Amino acid sequence: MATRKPQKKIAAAPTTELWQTPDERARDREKKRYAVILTAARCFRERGYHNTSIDDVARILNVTKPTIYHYVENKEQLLFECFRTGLNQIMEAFEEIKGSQANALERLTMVMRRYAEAIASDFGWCMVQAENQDLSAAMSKKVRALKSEIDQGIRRLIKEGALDGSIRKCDAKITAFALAGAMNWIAYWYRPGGSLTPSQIAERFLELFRLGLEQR
Amino acid sequence: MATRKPQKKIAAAPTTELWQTPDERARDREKKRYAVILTAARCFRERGYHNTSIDDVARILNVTKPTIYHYVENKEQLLFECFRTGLNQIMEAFEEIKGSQANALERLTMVMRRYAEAIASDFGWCMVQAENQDLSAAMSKKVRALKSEIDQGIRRLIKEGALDGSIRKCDAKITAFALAGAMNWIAYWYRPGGSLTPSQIAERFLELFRLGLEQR
DNA sequence: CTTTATGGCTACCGGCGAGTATATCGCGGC
DNA sequence: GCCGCGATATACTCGCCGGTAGCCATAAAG
Repeated sequence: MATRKPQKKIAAAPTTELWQTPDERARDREKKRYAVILTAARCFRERGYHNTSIDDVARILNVTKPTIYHYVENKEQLLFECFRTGLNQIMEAFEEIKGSQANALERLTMVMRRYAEAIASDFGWCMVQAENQDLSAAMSKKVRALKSEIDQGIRRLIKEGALDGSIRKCDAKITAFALAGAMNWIAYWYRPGGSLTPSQIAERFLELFRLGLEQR
Repeated sequence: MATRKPQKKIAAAPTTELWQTPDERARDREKKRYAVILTAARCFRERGYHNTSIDDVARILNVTKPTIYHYVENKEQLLFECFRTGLNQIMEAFEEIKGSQANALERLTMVMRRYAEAIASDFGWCMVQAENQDLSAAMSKKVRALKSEIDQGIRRLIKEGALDGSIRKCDAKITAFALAGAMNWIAYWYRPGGSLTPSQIAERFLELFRLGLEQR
């Protein structure tokens, strides 16, 4: 069997960007797909789902409608992807605190900070809006399941707080609703460039929830 | 001048319902108009604004599309009326506490109870949803103005609380946002027949806001 | 008895927008 | 050098739905 001479590693010529390896191409596609989703999310947030046509999204990206359909199956899928992208950010927040030694109240605060950032992001509107209408039964079910996971995560933190003594004993369900409501509502009033960053908003909210309104 | 003989009051014959006085007719029209608005509100809440056609609303009322247009100018107007109807309920709550001797925290609680009821009503969805999109610039402006009134009302109560000592000194703006967010979010999860009435939900929320999360 | 107003209907228009059939162009693999 | 495929474009279809024109029935008004 003829063995090939050992070859020296040769530095890539400056033409590298002109030809792409298969996985470069794949990454490229993924980037474009993301651009589609991000652009859609911005449109949805600004004008709403129904007031945004696929043509609108395409125009912003300087392409035409069929190109969009090359990256997503249909409009509903597009909304779902926006939703999922945003939600993942919150999921990650829960991952991050997994190993933390901090008490439950502190961990809740960390999660809420990330939560606020996600809600204030371009995907925030979709996260809050999706499921309610506009989604097929199957999709809606998926979305509800994902949202429920978040909800359960928050409730768990509240219950853990009751155990480790960092949080007053209270109804986890209703408390989680109040907390999530305050947070989700950010999507309706927050605009980038305001006086507070999303993280700061979460900070203030949590301070309020911690200390309560009552004078003492 | 020939004076007519004094006439005995004659009991209305059972045919009374067959002929209507002008103001009976007017009231009738008003009732029908309200039915249109209420039905629309229910549709919007269930399926969303864009997934509800005027034909849908008409069908439920056993009439046809042009009949709907006999009571409202157009679809946008219909959404606006739904919004206004719901909002009025909250406005009334502020009226009610005008003469109250209770301290600010108690007054805030009263308003929030009514607020929760309004949000949980058929009009809740429209109140929360309207303005954001789907409304012309002019309408949107009106809606924003009305919403702002509510917001200012809440902030005022919070500030008054800081003065009369019933509420801890805190940022009225951010506190009002948190409060309104928790409340508005009810529209997304509340369904009639749950274990808590809207008023009870408000009660629990306020308890949470009053006492805070922190163990002490 | 006629007139007019009111409330409703049938039947239509027109536009928008989701989604598609089909062509093109260029690159990478055989 | 040709084939195939990925990416994009042009140019459509088609259904839905907001809104309207115009007719009809009933009943109050004169």
